[in-house]
Amino acid sequence: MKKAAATRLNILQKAFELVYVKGYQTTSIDEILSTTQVTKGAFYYHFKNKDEMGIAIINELLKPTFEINFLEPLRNLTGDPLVMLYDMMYGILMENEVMTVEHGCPASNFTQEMAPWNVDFTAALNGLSNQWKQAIADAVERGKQNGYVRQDVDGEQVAVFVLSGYWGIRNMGKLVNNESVYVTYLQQFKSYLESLR
Amino acid sequence: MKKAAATRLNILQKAFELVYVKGYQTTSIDEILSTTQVTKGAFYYHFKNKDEMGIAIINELLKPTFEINFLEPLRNLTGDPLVMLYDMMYGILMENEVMTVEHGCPASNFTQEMAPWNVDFTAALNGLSNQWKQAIADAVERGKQNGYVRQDVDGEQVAVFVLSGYWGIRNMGKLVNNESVYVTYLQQFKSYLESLR
DNA sequence: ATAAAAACATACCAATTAGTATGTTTTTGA
DNA sequence: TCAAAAACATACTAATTGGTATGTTTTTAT
Repeated sequence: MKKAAATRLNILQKAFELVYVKGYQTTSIDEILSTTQVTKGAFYYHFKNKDEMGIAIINELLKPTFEINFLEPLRNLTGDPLVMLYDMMYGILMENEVMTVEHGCPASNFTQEMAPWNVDFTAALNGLSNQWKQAIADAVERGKQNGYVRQDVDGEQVAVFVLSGYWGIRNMGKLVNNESVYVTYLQQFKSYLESLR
Repeated sequence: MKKAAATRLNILQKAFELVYVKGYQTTSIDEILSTTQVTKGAFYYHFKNKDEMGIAIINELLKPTFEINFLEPLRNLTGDPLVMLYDMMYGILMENEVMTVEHGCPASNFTQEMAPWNVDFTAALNGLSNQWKQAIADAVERGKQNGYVRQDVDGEQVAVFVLSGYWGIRNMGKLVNNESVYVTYLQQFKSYLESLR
C-alpha cells in the first residue's frame, strides 16, 4: 500500500474506533490526531473537513464489513431463509468481534446521532439500511417459493420488522449494558421466525 | 404557579423541544436562552449545569408523559393484552402529537446519544425502559391466566421483543423520514401478536 | 538528476462553548 | 415596612472547537 493511502486508512480506522465508542460529535479532530500521531496538515490534506471524514468512515469502513456480514449470507442463500436469518442475527449479536453490547451498532449510532442535522450521513446510512431490508425481503420471498415460508407472509413486512428488532435491541443493549438482553431477544426472535412457517 | 417555577418550566419545555429536534449536544445553552428569553443568571440559578437540566427534562417532562402513554394503559388492563399492545403501539406511533417520524422518540434519542458518556442519563432512561418492559411482561403473563395468550409464551421475552421493535422502528423512521414504515411495521406487529395466541 | 506535485508539519485564528463573578431586582415572611 | 433571601441580569473568561495559512519534506515522472 502506498504510504499516503496508509495514512488515510490509519486516520479512518482510529477515528472510527473513537467515534464508535464516544460518538461522532464528542470526538474532536485534535483527539483523532493525537491517537493517530498524524498532524493537522496531513488530516486536512486527506479530508476537506470533519464531516467528509465521517462519510468516508461510512463508505470505506462500515459499508464493506456490512456487505460481508449483513448482505452476502442472504444473497448466497439457497436453503431455509428462516434458519439463515436466525443464524445471521445470532452471529451479528453474539459472535461479532467489532461490535460490543456497551457501544451498540455503529450504523445505528450514526443514524441516531446524525439524522437530525446531517443529510449526507443519513443518505449514506439509508442506503445501507435499504440494501439489508431488500436482501431480507427477497430471501423471504424466495423462501415462499421453496415452501419454507407461509404463502400469506409479506417479505417486505418481515424485513422491516426484523430490521426494527435489530436496531432496537442494539439500542436496548447500550442501555442495560448486558448481553443477556441479546439472549432474551434471540429466543423470541426464533419463535417469531417459526411463526412464519 | 409561582413565577420562578414558571421560569424553570419554560426553560425545560423549550429546551426539550430543541433537544428533541436537534439533539442534546448540538443544543447550546445560549440557544436555549435566546428562545426562552431567559438570561444566563436565571438559567444557572435553576440548574447547576447543562447536564442537570438534561436529567430534569427526563424526570420532569419525559417521565410523566411516559407514565400516561406507556404505562397506564397496561396497568389498568383487564381484557385482551394482545389487542391492547397493538392499540397502544398504534396510538404511540400514529396518533401521538409530540413525537414525529422525522425526530423519533425522545427517550430513544437520549439513550443513543448519551449512553456512551453519561451514566446519569443512562440510569434515568434505563428506569423508564425497565418499567415499560415489566408492564408489558406482566400484562402478557396475566393474559396467559385469562386464556388470551398461549401458555408456552414467555412474558419477559415478549416484552424485550416488543421494546426492541419500538426502539428500532423509531430509529428507522428517522432514517427514511416517512410514516409508511410505521404502517408496514404495525402490520407485521399485529401478525406477530396473533402468533402468541 | 531535477522540477513539479503530492504529502505532510507547524503555528495560528475566529467562533463557540459551558460556566462564573458580580451585580440588581423582586419576592417573602415577620 | 423592611430586611433577608430568592430570583434574575450582565459582563466576562478560559478552554475547546473546526478550520486555515504558510510553510517543509517526500515522492513521482521525465
